Amino acid sequence: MPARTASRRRRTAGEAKRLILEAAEKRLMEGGPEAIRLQDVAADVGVSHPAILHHFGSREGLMLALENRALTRLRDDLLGSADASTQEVLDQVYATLGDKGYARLLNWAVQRGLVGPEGAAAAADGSGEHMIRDLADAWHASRCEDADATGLAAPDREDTDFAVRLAATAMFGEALIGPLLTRSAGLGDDAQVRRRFRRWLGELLSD
Amino acid sequence: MPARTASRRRRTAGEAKRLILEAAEKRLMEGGPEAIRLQDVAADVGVSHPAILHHFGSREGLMLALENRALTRLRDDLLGSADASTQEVLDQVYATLGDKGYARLLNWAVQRGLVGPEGAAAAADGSGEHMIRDLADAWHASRCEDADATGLAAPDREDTDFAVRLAATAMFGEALIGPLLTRSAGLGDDAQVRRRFRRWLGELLSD
DNA sequence: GCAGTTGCTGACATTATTGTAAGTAACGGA
DNA sequence: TCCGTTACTTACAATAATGTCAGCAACTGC
Repeated sequence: MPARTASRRRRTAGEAKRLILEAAEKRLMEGGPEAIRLQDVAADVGVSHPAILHHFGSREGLMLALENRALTRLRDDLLGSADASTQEVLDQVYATLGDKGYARLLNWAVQRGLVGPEGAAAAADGSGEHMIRDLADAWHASRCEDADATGLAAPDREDTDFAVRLAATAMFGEALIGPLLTRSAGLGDDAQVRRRFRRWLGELLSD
Repeated sequence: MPARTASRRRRTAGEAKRLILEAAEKRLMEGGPEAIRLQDVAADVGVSHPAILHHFGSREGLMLALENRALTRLRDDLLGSADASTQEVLDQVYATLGDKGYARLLNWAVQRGLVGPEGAAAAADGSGEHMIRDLADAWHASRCEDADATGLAAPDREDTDFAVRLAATAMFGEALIGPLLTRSAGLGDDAQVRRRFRRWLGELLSD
């Protein structure tokens, strides 16, 4: 029996979903999947927990929507810097993966299996399926141009593929265990070490 | 009232703990922390779930013991190959992190915060605290020798540090999102791509 | 103003999971 | 062979999480 006659907020379905997903994403990035409890997420948004079930059907439905959203945003963030210099791309990828916490999100999605070898199409719309290839294509073209202009031999395609792969794995690893490595190497933590490392890697990748 | 007069197995405390930790570790590597449920782990071992509480006090106690064990074993595995060639070290690190599933374990431990910037000493006995530095020391010495023998200039210390860091992050990233990258790059999955990549990285790191 | 749609709530049902208590049986030492 | 210790069990308590249901209220079109 609700004595509550006070005003009751009503959002559009889309708006409500967005708010819920944002709150859930924040919790996921900070505390892992275990931190996504319907009660808590609902409290963050300021609704009751059945409201989430109303919009997403079940907790698993929320997780799926979350995964879609995360992968879509990750793709958009990464492809937004496709035509920059090597160094800029590294910094951008690192910023996206590290600072924004997407590395954890990506890792979570991968381990859930939906982005793995078989289930890639299950999440998002599949348009990001060959994201890495697109990146490699763009970069390879740029490298070939550079080589042409300076009269050097054109780089091997596999070399570019592997360079992209190295950048991706390294920035991903940096985001997840960077601080641990700095500490374990006995260096003064700081973002400085990591920035110098990115510079160093950028030069290395530019051969 | 137990009608069960059948034989009742009794292990030593150490043996029981070991079995429980092994089962929990397996679950952790395959399904993440959520997959560690006392009932399930107990069933794997063939005991009742209060037996786990008897040995570890609480679920959190089990998690802590698990973390200690994982970090200790990881350290032992990695340091076992400290004096091999660059290529061998890469393969070994990759095998440990990837095939044995320690990347997930390490990532889990890091995200729990006990291995992070502040709490490193909380897990294990701290003897692995400067593991990366030890590795870098050994490798730097080896590089200096090589340079000496071939008459080249001695490599910069920071260069070695960063090379170690690159190997660590890259192999860690490979273990976690390697299959995704292969697929997203449009390459035929297989361990072959990854092995060639490791070869390529090995040569790159040997300058 | 009226009615239908639907975002949303409160109370409840269900179930899963950790933790407790008391007792049993296996082993080791005397 | 008895005795103490302790690994381990069954039964139960307590809590916390997801999910269900009936109804309310905010907006829409008429």
